[in-house]
Amino acid sequence: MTEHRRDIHNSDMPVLCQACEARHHGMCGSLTPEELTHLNKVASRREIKAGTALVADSEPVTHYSNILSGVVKLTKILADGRQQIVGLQFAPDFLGRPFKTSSDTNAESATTVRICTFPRKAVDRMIEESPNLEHRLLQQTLNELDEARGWMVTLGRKTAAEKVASFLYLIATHIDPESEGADGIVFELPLTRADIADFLGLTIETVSRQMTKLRKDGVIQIENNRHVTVPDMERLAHRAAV
Amino acid sequence: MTEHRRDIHNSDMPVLCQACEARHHGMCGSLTPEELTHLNKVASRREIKAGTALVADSEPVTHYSNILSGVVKLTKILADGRQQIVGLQFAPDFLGRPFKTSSDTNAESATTVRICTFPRKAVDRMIEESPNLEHRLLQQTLNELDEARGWMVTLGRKTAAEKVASFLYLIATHIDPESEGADGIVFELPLTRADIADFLGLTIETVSRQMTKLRKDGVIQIENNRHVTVPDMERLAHRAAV
DNA sequence: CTCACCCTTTGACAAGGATCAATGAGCCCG
DNA sequence: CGGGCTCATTGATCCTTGTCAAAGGGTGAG
Repeated sequence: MTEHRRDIHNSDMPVLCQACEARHHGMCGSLTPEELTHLNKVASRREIKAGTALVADSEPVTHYSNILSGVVKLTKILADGRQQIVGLQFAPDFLGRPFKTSSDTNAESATTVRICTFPRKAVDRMIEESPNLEHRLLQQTLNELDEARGWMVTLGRKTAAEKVASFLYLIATHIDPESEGADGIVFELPLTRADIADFLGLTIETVSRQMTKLRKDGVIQIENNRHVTVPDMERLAHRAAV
Repeated sequence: MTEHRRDIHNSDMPVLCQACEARHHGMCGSLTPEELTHLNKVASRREIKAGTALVADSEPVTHYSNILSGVVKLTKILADGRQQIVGLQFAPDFLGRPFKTSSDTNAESATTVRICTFPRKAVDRMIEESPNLEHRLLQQTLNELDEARGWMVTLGRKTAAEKVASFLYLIATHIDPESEGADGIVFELPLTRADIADFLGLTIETVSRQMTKLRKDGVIQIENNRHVTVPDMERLAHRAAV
């Protein structure tokens, strides 16, 4: 956190932005109070339930969004129906592909998701005028590229057991944990077994078997399919071959 | 190509840049004649033979480069030695990771490579001062992210046969072909079988077998291991499940 | 010319993960 | 309360790909 953010009086900015994560660590942190006010006028906040398409393959992209809470999965699909999740996005990530009106990637809410949406045009114009915003987008894009490349190692070179451990490790380090303490870290899995399989390039049966194995070995505990406890992150990391 | 580039008199710019691909389609196309002249003063052009490390894992990055010709592979390696190629870069791609001094990615020349190298600091300063340059970098980074995500589908969901066909298709569409005509497209493979295996998450034996199969099926012809002819790109694309 | 080395191909076999199939657990709705 | 969902687990078997081993072809050095 060596970054210098303008010191903004709360009174200068829209009320809804004051507590917003996107303003602190996301895209909006690079905006002036004026820009923020302007953007807020055309923004709308929405809550979306799990399994809803946010950006559909090959449809023109009319909006960008900031994720306020929840998890969004980016997927690609082959002609014969094989599917691959190519990225997971968490709050306060920016959702959208600047400079291209169509995308061959789908975006779908994996959990209940709250987003703050803007018309594409308003943001495109703002990008042109604000080098700070473009700088922020470049940084986020570079980080996403790093993550994508890191995941390529998992997909190409890890075993099924390592893949599942890697996935759990990824979630544990990206989601706000329900609780965190000496007895480990607890969180709710944002993805179904089918989603996990599509993220790891496996089948749901293999995912299930590997989860069972991690559970039996005491690396994780699972309740109700989704509720996961990791007593020892180091141990999980080791299983993930990180 | 709807992009508006400044109309530059050749006399205004360094001689060496006049015919350079990076100026036409690469990073340097976003620079003013003054910036180009300035950058040229601190730049040095080099020819590097195949198998040389350009950026070593966890070493501080002191230079950025433009690739003038040849192919560079970006690799990641697990603790036990398993390796994965996470990207291939062709002329006139920009090589380097702005805003981070160290990277856990290696860059190595796959073929003989000619590069134009600049000290990191000079470029970092120029990025700060030139929104055009940053804009260009954002565009390239977004494209690389798209490509990385596209490749994730190949790694996660395609069969060995489809992976090898996908690789050949990728090379055929990214490299300047030796010849191109009614009888197909001819090029030199920039990677060894071991590299191809590391790119596809396979073993060299599997790569070899799948190449043999494509050859026997008449989808490609191979001479001297490296010299490839693709008589019908459509047919190759079909095998790649694109 | 011949040896040594590297890269590649090919074969035989083993194994990791996919496929097919059945069962179980939770949940909504009548 | 029971039936019909969806999602997850578990088992049996199959097959694609990895592993181990041997040999071929090209190239450079002596």
